[in-house]
Formats: sequence, C-alpha cells, structure tokens
Amino acid sequence: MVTPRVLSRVFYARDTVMVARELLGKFLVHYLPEGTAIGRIVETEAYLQNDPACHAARGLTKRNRVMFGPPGHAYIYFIYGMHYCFNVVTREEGVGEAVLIRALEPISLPKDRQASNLPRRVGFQPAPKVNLCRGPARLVQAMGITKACNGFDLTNKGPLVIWAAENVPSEKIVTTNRIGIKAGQELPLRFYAADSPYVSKKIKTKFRGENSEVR
DNA sequence: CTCTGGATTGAC
DNA sequence: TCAATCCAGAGG
Repeated sequence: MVTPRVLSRVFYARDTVMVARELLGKFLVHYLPEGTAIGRIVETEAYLQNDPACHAARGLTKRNRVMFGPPGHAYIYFIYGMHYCFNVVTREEGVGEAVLIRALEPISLPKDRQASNLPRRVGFQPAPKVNLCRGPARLVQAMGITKACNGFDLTNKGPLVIWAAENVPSEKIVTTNRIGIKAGQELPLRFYAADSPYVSKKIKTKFRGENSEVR
C-alpha cells in the first residue's frame, strides 16, 4: 500500500470555490487514540468574504479569527447551542474564506456509531452507515472532531489531515444553493458528488446547466 | 448589559 | 413543524 499524500498548503491557498469542488473525493483523516477515523468528502459549501452568510463578512472577530489566518487550517464553530461544524480555511492569510464540510462517506470509524458525548445521543443505537456522516454536525461527531481542533494545521503530520485523491469529475458534481442560511441563499456555492448516497440532502436547484438534480 | 437569531438535528 | 440549548455579535 502506498503512503497517502497529505494535501499541502498550496492546495488551500486558492480560489475558495475551486477548493470546495476539488475537496470532493478527498479523504478527511483523524488519528485518534482508539484508531484512525477516515471519511471521503462528498459534500461541501464555499463561504466567501463578500458573502453575507460568511462569518467573516463583517470583519475579524474572536470567533472567526482562524478564517483570516493561513490556509489549510481547521475552522470549527459552535452553532444552535449544541452542534459544531468543521471548515477548512482557504485563500491567502488576511482573507476570511473557508469551505464547510457537509458530508462524508464513512470509510473507517473506530467508533462505528453516533458519538454519545451529546445528551441527545446518549443511549442511541448505532446509526445506519448512511447516516453516520450525513450532515456537518454529524460528521464532526463521528470523526471525533471537537472544538479543541479549532485552528489545527491540516497540512502537518496530524492528528487531523486531508489525503489527496483523484478529483470528482466536473460532470459528476452537482451545484446547488447552500443549506440552512438566509442571507446569500441565492448563491450557487454548495457542491456534492452526484453518485453519492451519503450526501445530506438532494434538493431542487435553480442552477440549470450545473448538473442540477432533483431529490 | 440585554437581546436576537443561527452554516443543525431529531422528535412529534 | 418545532424544541433543544447557548453563545457570538450587535446595539444601548
């Protein structure tokens, strides 16, 4: 078996939409004490600095400061009083842009179940594989990612890295508007692998000619 | 200091 | 359709 190549800084230091599209098919890897968690990225969203839905749209704050830092770092934020979401920082230092990872195809999860560290998950039976990493907050739990990972360098030796892999070909990428936001809802900044059953939701898109898909 | 709403999820 | 659950950010 060949040693996988970790995506380097130059991969992330580019146009955020391009990074969001090219992250599809790559492998998110987390080295945990109990084993290695691996998931194949199948759904992403781009957040741009001049985009009202972006945390960085109104300038540098304590929460979003890693978005303005060097590319290839993890930006993790707390939302809805109970969930965390995982992003990768893009563009050069000083520009606040990132890609939200919205779904993974589970490849290897040491804890092959939904994490039970949140009250609502306690006592839950193991979830079907298709649901384990379907959704940004679910994948964070299944991969063992926590707020302590905020700011981690993904281009280093770990514990959190992304392995290079072949791009999902352009004709197999569906483009839609982003999920769960209000401002900026009209922008075509969500991307997913058309063939994957592990995508959070397949929605009607307004964006014809972008491999729009229904349901 | 107070207030509002959110890049979600799971239950009803 | 809606509650859970809490903090970031904006405004006074």
